[in-house]
Amino acid sequence: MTLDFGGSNNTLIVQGLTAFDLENTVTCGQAFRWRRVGDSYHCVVRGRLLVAQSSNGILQVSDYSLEPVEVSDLVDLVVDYFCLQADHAHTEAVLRELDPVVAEAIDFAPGIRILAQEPWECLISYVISARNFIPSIRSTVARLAERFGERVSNDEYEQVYGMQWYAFPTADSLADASVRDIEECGAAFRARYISKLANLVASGEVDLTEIAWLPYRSAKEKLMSLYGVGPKIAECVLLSSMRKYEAFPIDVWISRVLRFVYLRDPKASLKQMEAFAKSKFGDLAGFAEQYLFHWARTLKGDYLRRLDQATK
DNA sequence: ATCCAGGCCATAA
DNA sequence: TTATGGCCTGGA
Repeated sequence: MTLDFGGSNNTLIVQGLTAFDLENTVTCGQAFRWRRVGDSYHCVVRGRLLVAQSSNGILQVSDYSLEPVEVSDLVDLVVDYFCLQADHAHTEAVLRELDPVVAEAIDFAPGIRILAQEPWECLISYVISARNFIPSIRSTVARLAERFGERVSNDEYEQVYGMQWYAFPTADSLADASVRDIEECGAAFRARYISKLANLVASGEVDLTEIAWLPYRSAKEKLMSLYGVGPKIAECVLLSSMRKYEAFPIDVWISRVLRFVYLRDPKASLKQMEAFAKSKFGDLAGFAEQYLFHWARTLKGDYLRRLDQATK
């Protein structure tokens, strides 16, 4: 696959993309900060404010950060974050071949890339996701950023769009915050988890970059040893920020898909579901999960929820 | 209104 | 090792 890079100043244009859908990728639920503005999507990615739009295999990204960007850095950031160098068309083809249900999910919303998010932001965002729902998660992340993050939007952006953006707060800044402060951003009972994690990371006792280097199994154990991080959140962090594509987060939606569509056993255990996913999808489990999750929640939501109700 | 959600932790068997 | 109850709060 060959990509063409063009653009100037603060703007990058990538051409020749296949199996890439910006909208599906940023709205499928893997990231919590992307915001639609007109026909573009805005987000702070690794401390830089990006405005992205895409159609017909072309992706255009502009940087509106306070600190001006070098075009070569923008290229690196965009390629790495969106995983543009991956042969995702091949991944989709293999998955379609592997299983008809996943094939249906891919047809429903193709071109979902697994974003390479920052481990720290990813960890805290998913801790917030526990026993919560997406609009609230988004709101809490935004409030934490506004209160504890550094401002990143430049004057041009603020004049054009009439709003400001703040970076996701560092571990240091959240370690300085009180549990009460974090609660007030809407984190509620998860605030003590966040506070503890912030202190561990800020002190260097826990190094997420180091964990990311570990192989899947030991990285998962390490993450699960953290207070407030169970199997589901660990898998999410491994998949969304540590490039462990064999990870398969089992949340309520995936659980419904596995129990009612695949296993046809309403009370299949977590272990059974994990074993099934591993044997069925192997190294591509994370990609399958992403497609199935989005499909289950948006297209099959009512149906699956009803089935779940009926078996309780 | 009031009900409950992208889990996790603490107990109990 | 597996099964329950409780948790805060803002959106639906």
